[in-house]
Amino acid sequence: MPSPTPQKTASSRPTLRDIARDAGVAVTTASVVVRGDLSVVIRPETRQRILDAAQRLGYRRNLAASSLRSGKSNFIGLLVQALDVPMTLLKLREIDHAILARGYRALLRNTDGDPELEAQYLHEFADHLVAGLVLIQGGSAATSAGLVPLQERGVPILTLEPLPGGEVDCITVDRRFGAALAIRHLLELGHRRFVFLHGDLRTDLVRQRLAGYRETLTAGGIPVKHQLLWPADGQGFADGYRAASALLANGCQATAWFCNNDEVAIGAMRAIQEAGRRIPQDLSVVGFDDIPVAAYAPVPLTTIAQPVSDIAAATTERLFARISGKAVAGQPLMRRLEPRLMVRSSTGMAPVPDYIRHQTEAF
Amino acid sequence: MPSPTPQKTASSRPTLRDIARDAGVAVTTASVVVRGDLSVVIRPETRQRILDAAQRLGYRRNLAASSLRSGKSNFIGLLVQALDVPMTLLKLREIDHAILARGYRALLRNTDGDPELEAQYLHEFADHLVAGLVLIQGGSAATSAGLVPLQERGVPILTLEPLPGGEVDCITVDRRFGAALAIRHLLELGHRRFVFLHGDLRTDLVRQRLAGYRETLTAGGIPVKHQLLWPADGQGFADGYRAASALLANGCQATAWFCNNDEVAIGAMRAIQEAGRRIPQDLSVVGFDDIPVAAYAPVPLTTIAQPVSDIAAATTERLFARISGKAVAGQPLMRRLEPRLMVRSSTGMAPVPDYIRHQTEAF
DNA sequence: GTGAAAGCGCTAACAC
DNA sequence: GTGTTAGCGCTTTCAC
Repeated sequence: MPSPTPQKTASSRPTLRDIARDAGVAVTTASVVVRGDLSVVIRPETRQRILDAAQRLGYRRNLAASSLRSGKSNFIGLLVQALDVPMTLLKLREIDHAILARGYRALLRNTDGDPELEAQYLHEFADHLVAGLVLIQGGSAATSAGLVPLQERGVPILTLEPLPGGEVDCITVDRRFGAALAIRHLLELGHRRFVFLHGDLRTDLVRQRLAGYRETLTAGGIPVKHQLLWPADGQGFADGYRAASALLANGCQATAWFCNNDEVAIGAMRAIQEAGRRIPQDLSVVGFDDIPVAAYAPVPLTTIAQPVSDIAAATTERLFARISGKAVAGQPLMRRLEPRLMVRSSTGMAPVPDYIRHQTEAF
Repeated sequence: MPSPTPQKTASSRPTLRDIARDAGVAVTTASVVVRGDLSVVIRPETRQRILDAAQRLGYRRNLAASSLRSGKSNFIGLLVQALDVPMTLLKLREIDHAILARGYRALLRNTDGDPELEAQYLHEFADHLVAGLVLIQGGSAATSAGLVPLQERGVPILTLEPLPGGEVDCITVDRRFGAALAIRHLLELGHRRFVFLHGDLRTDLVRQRLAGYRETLTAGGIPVKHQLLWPADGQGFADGYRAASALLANGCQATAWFCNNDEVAIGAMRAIQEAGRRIPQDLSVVGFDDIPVAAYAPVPLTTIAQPVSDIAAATTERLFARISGKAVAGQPLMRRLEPRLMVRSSTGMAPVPDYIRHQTEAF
């Protein structure tokens, strides 16, 4: 196939130089336009000529060359410890959209809970010259050590769960307030005997909820012996099921169940129903998070809804402020956004205790 | 802080040259070792010296420079159309592990069903010099057009669902065989009246299942009028619920329900139970996929289990064979791996029809 | 606004 | 195995 124009072999892709030559401008100018650098003023007609040439020749920027020269990429690192957690997916999705809208791209890494892999991925984020990093599910003490190389490079880091020992901006949900919302709701329904199906008490996430649970109950005049605690091994449906089964087998008298998250609550509800108790006539259950299936559980679940959109918006806003150097921030940020109570069908009036019902029948 | 060694400003990270100098070898050798290139024989002690130097100086390969020079990256593009589908997450996870084990890294992109975004991402995969691409959820006719630039660059592409009009290797599940497994199971339980809660009949995925449904029923002597079809609008829990509710409201007599996937089946089971029918005493339900919640539905679901591990293994094996140039493949590959029947509690013996029960009572 | 020129760090080609 | 060299395509600096 003879080439009509005197070009060098058309085998490889066009470069910036080809565009510049075609548009009759300097490479510099072409670079500025192609990059969308608005700090340099370019005559609109010139800009258009360059864009046309790029379009016509099918130009695509060589990202490797760009990164090599500039020392930056348009990646935002996104680290998760388990991808199949519904709440994680919700946050991930919103953050991904926001990143995309700003012209950046997500680089997602899932450690599946492996600390060595986490350390490796953190190194690789630096290798990829990420412009920022978001820890979707927080991390451990080991995590914050792994962040140091990135911090030294000046990469803005944000976490969505408090990070032990990390000097890192954190935008999260106010779990203490959320627990208070849940408990207040149950108190208003007349409940007097409570149980909290909690998660790992060593984590800040769970302790926050515990604080809200305790203080709201105490303020509501509930004696501590009716503020039961019961552990769920993990955070999945099966864990809630097992924990609730064990709790019922122990003859628990609580009528108000507050669960660490929606998965546990849904698992617990199944155990409760299998034990022949009715929800919400005999027992009320409240979850935490408001994941999509919560509305679709066999009994639609009353829960504490995380403000996912607000969290994602605040996260990306802060992140890009730091990327563009606006927020230099002496002190790491800590914001706890308020969740909302979402009332569905799993909560109802406290059942009338037997001795009162007998009185009533006596009338 | 005075520097004891006569180096140039220690501000920036060490380069290959620094490593080579420190180890007393040529940059070439250092490059070979650092890259793990096994095609060049290096004396073990030399190799160790280089690795030690790299370790000591905290060397990290500059990926941008490497990609620019070599024209390749170690990225494998992974494209999904909806990230929050349980089956997608399962496959994604296994493939991610396999990619990692081979020294490559995933570059995940979620289009959320937006065709323009899909086209953009496909271009960007090329920009990132991906070594391969996996379409986790298949794609549309528009998708295959977007693949052309990648195909021209010789990037191996694999899809996990048949791609309309695409000349692309496909490794998927044999849905026709799966449907046959489900129906055979129901026939053996004595069922004579069937309904298939199907998805979009324009897709190959659904037509495969339909074929298996039809032919197995016909071979089993079931008249076509007892081979009902009923559409579910989508593929989620709510779609199954709505479809089943409507079906029951229409007075459907089928006792054997075959559902397009597990989400639809679980939604349908809820509608069935709300209508006062018992599973499996009155109705049997079979799903498709075997997602984690299937075992954990209110009635544990009998379903057709996709061989996820096999699919992921076959996918990566084929992909890396093509990357290393082993499989040049004239013809696109099409493999349909066999699913397995997973019997749980949602299927049981067909209920005895009233007229037979009356006869029995007469004895 | 333009044009020339340097060079980011690496890989690959080559002669030794 | 070594050492030299060229250059991937881009961004940036600087003089104009």
